[in-house]
Amino acid sequence: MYYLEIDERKKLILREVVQRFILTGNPVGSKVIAQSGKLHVSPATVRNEMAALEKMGFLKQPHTSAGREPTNIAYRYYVDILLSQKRPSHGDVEAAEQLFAVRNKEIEGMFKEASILLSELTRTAAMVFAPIEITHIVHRIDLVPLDYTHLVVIVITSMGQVGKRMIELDFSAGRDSIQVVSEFLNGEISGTDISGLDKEKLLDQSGFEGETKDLAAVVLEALASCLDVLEERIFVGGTSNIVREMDCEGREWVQRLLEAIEKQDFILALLKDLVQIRRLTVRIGEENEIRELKRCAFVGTSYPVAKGIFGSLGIVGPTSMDYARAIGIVEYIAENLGRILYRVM
Amino acid sequence: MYYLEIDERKKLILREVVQRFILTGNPVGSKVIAQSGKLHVSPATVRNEMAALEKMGFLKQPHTSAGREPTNIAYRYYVDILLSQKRPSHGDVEAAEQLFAVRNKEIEGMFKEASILLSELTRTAAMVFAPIEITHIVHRIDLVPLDYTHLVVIVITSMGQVGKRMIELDFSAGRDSIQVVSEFLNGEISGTDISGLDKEKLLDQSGFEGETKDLAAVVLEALASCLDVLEERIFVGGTSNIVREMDCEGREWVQRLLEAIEKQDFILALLKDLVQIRRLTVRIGEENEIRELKRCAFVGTSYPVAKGIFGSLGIVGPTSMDYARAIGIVEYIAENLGRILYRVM
DNA sequence: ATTAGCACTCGTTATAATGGAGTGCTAAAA
DNA sequence: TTTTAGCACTCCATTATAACGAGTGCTAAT
Repeated sequence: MYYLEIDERKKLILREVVQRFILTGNPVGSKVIAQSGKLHVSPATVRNEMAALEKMGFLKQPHTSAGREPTNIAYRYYVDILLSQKRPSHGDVEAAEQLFAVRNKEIEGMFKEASILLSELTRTAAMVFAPIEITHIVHRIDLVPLDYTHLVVIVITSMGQVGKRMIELDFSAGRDSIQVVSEFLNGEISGTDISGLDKEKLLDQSGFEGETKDLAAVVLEALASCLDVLEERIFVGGTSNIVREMDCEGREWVQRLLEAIEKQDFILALLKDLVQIRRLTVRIGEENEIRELKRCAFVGTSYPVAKGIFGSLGIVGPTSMDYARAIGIVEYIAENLGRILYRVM
Repeated sequence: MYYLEIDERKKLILREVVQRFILTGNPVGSKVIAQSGKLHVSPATVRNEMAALEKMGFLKQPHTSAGREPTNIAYRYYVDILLSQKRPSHGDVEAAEQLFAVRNKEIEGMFKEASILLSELTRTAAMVFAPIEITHIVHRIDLVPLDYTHLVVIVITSMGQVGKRMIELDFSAGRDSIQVVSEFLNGEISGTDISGLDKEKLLDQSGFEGETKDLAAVVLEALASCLDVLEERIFVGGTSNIVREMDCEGREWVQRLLEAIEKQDFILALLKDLVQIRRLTVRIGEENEIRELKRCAFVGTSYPVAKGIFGSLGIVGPTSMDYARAIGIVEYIAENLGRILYRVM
């Protein structure tokens, strides 16, 4: 790191430039810095320092006779070194309380609300990754007949999660055979792990014949795919903020970003990655692996939902976002979401 | 209606203007119309006709010496009268087949996929309203204990729908009392309508005492709110298309529109309204009640999911969208979604 | 009723001029 | 050696002006 070369005065100037640019979005000149009161030197001195900082790669000029704006390296340095860790403001905390005030809420609703809250407080796009335990111990299986050829298979895990699948039979199944199959499956599968299911063996054990056996086979098939439905989910909120905050970038590019968020696959990878890292992570510009995020900054962290199980959440905003505030809010929400969900999800 | 005054040649010209404007987005002049081959008159004649159409309110000029573009009235007329009902193209149909090819899919996934398909084919924002039958006959109730103070209440309706709620007890509940409550509730409530539940009476009937009674009370409370969770849902797809297609409008305005779609309450009202109307509906510009849609066009229709139960779906795009194509696709998707879901949801 | 012809309008593009914010550099002051 | 006042310079942004051309409305001829 070249960070050693930066003396105190340079730090002061750098912080000031970053903060002002975050605030106004305009390049900042030597004059305003000199008159800001933090520093008691003339604009000329500031200019010299700024030129040095530019040479070091921390500042850049949009054109020769404009003020300076921070490079991504500067943001990195700002986040790593200069940031005076801000806890979320009183107002933010108060706003966040609404999430935790409403109890007895549907679990899914918690994630959704967290994503909305996160996006509203930071005015960015927010995403919450809701993990699922990998082993699914079955609590119960339900078969709901709709008519003679359709029924819904429902699996409830011991964690209270629900997988559901509609199946269409190419034969007709009576209520009684459905009942029989249902009872048999509950007897055999309840309390066991659904992923290690030996369908063939189970079918043999059942002693079912004819239509009932066919039915059981179809249902077992559906059970397996219920697992997939029990996949992790992402809750996204505040994507419209991207249009507002990213007005510096081209329309084309904003559209691509929104599209990527909508598709969710990249975002899912990003958030899953975050679960591994398991600490506050700030990725600025090119540091992002996802192409569509290379002009943005990402702030995220993970939160626990059970022993060894973590979810993650984060926001996507402009590289010139208010990192102090964003970090504070992200950590705060993660902390509280974890606290509420832990051993409850 | 003033429609009577429009002779055949005016119709031809109007249609041509609308179609060309939809295609290119640029005002269209008299010359291109005259040379289009549909009409065998000189530009001057076309100009006279266009001046007349402008006076009637069908055309407008962005400025004195530009070509003409259609007013919303023209779009209305185009949709009502001039549209040569286009069935979806072979390519569109083929693309749509993917939705119906994958069977035995989770029901929710059908809606989601329909919204994605709709948005991709039309390159607009698409929304699918998934209705729920109003009466909820309970098929089964499940209580899943997580630890001593938390449990998940799950209600399965006779239609295979699942409502779920996590509750936190301020006392400790043993597995056995949970078992007892569960069995009692299933005995009493299964097969009945959950909305007309008399909690007090039921509690009295139960003969439960102490902790078990408290538990039953809390669970009954949660059951009621499970109904709310079983609310209608909206599936939205392709919102990023709005950024692409609406580039004529201001950023500010695009942002508001996206926000409105994200919030979903207005959209929900719109789609519910559509269920009442129960036929293809095109709303152009000011015809939309929702403020954020007044610069857009909406194309939607309803689809059946059961006898007397309808869902609805639609798209939001620029007023200069390809209505023929949009209508074709919307109807096609609605038709097929209805066919698949009917008596199965 | 149609159309050729023509003057006219007005947005678009190109070019030049002006102002000003901000810089880099130099030389003097501390 | 560090700081700073002074000044020339750069370059964006704004404004002014002109040329262009697509498209119109109107008139008069067909």
